[in-house]
Amino acid sequence: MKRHQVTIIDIAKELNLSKSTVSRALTGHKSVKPETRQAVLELAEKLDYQRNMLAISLITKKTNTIGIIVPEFKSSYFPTAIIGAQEVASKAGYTTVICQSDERYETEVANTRVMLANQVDGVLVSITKETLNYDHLKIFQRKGIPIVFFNRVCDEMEVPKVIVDDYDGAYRAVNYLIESGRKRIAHLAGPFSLKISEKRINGYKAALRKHNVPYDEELLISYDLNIEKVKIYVTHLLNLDNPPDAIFAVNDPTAIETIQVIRKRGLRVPEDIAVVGFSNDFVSGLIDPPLTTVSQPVREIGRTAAQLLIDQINREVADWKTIIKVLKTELVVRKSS
Amino acid sequence: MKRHQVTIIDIAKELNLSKSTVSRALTGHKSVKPETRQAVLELAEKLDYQRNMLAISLITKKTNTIGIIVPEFKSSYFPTAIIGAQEVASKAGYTTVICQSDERYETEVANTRVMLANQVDGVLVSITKETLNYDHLKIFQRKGIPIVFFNRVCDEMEVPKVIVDDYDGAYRAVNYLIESGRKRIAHLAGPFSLKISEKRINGYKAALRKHNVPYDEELLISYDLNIEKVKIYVTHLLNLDNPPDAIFAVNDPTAIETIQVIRKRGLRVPEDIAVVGFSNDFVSGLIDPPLTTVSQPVREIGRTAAQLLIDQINREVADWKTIIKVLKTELVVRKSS
DNA sequence: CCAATTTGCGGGAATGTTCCCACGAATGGA
DNA sequence: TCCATTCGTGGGAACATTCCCGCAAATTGG
Repeated sequence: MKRHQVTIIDIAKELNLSKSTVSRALTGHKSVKPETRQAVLELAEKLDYQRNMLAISLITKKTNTIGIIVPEFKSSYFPTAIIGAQEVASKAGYTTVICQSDERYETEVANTRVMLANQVDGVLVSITKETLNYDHLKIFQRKGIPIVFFNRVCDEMEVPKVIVDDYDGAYRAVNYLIESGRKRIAHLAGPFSLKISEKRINGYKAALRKHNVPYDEELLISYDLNIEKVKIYVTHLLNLDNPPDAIFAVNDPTAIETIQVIRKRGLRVPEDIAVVGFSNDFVSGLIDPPLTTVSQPVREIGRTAAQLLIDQINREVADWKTIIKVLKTELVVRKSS
Repeated sequence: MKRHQVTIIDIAKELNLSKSTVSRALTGHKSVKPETRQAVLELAEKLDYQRNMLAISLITKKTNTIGIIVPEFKSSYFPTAIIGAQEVASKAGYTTVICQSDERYETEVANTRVMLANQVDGVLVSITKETLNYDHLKIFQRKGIPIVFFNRVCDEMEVPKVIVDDYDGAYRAVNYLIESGRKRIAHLAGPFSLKISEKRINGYKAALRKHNVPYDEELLISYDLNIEKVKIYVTHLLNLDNPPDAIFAVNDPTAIETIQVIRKRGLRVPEDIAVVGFSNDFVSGLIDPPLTTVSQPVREIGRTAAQLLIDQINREVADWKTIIKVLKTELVVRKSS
């Protein structure tokens, strides 16, 4: 048991220098004689010196840490986005503190407190489906801590956002279904509280309009993303007098569950009913039948959001308030349609 | 723009007290008059005072942060384990710093440096499939930073470990296959570098032995978990003169991919070939056919590991060196067998 | 050769908190 | 009434580092 972290003072004493000089040598300041710097560097290496970030952060008021708050870890979506974000963050010298809110507002509020306690230099946020009040997030703004939303954004805050073109993705999916001969297309949508649900619904409606397919509100169901409920809604759709011949689901897990329900009813996918998802989760290509879905550049979303955040931290962007990055989606046609 | 974090000195001045007293009042020390404490607490609340953890950590040499290093985020396994770990960590007042090493040794080494720079109080580690040298992890031991392994453990380090009974899980899976009439059971195993592969292989062999089924080394294939290669190996198995009638896969993604390959060959699962996986990933019940698999208490693994780590940090365990928690698995029989 | 600039380094304050020591007042027992 | 204890508080060091200021020596220019 030794436990005396070696400090710059230890190095200074050993070399008969002052801590100031050692500090300068280590941080690469110019005004220090090359030989001196060399000696310091060598001794630091030899003593296995580790700079104490706590002390540095205390002075500089920068922790080189960014926080990431995501609603869940169940699908591969957020883990993938996080990988992307970490990629650019670590390249820029930042570590990440990750919190998941379990789709609960209360947990999200608690998570913001964790971020404040950790004095993060900025936060990446994707809100829960429950979040309707944004006071806890506005605290960051008040404290001057940069914030960037991705995927699940908050429209009433003027901060950068990274999203995909949900409208366009939905439009193209539905358009494709119509062009491949489907006549009655249902949409199992997400909750209205989420902007992405709304946009996908609008894309769905627009595609119908384009082809003069009348919009039947019986075929639009908005639900709370609780996967267990899919069974109820799909069963309901199948029991309609005039049931759909295609279902466009708000995300892949919903689509996968939809397929199961359809099959349990003895119907075939895609022969009787086509199913299309959204997001292209890791597993969507592996299931049977492989799922037709709208693919998002998830990792890229994480990367973009992190880059935006770091630029903001470094004050490299002028009018960041208005920045909204909209990434492109891509329709991946597989066997389920 | 104000940017002067309110400190205990601000509170002290306002109330004509010394910072010492304010500090005592806030930390709940007994020797401070109730009225004084009350006044401090109220003003702190009013000024939205936030204690500066950096300064505290600098003195106490505790950051109340634990690090988690996992090899990947692709399957639902590690995200789930992390949720479990965070659960108990946050309850104990710890925040978590998460790193994923992308199954690469180099990244894992870099991640350990991140942990050291962050002065974590302890680390939870699951190694990559490439990791053969453990020097970077032994640094933690040398510095007196507690470490707990889970899932992918390092046998040559004497630290607590949390694993499932891989041997038993594999044994029961194969035993079940034999008892349901399968005669030639192949095992698509993980790399020998991972202890879990070895144990599952041993369980596989033991089950064969018990039923006097001769072990045919043609039917045991160890691969590097690169999912693209599954196709090669399964095709190879199917092309054997005496092909298997069941395949026990080292994990669920492998099993799922195996099913796809079998079907592309025009064979049926489970009629022609049964397939069993390991881990019971989130999607395994959703695919077609639903996968028979050995389920692990993943979240519980995370919880247990975190608890073990925190106990160790708090010196609440005496002989932690020898602690190895072995959690039980459970065979989940579905339609793929 | 002297003044002016540059070079290299040391001293000390500052960052926000905890913790030890001490000090005065109040309270207690004898 | 006097000494001893307790109570509530203040002062200051410590934690590891940065950064500003200043100072001496060395170098430069005329």
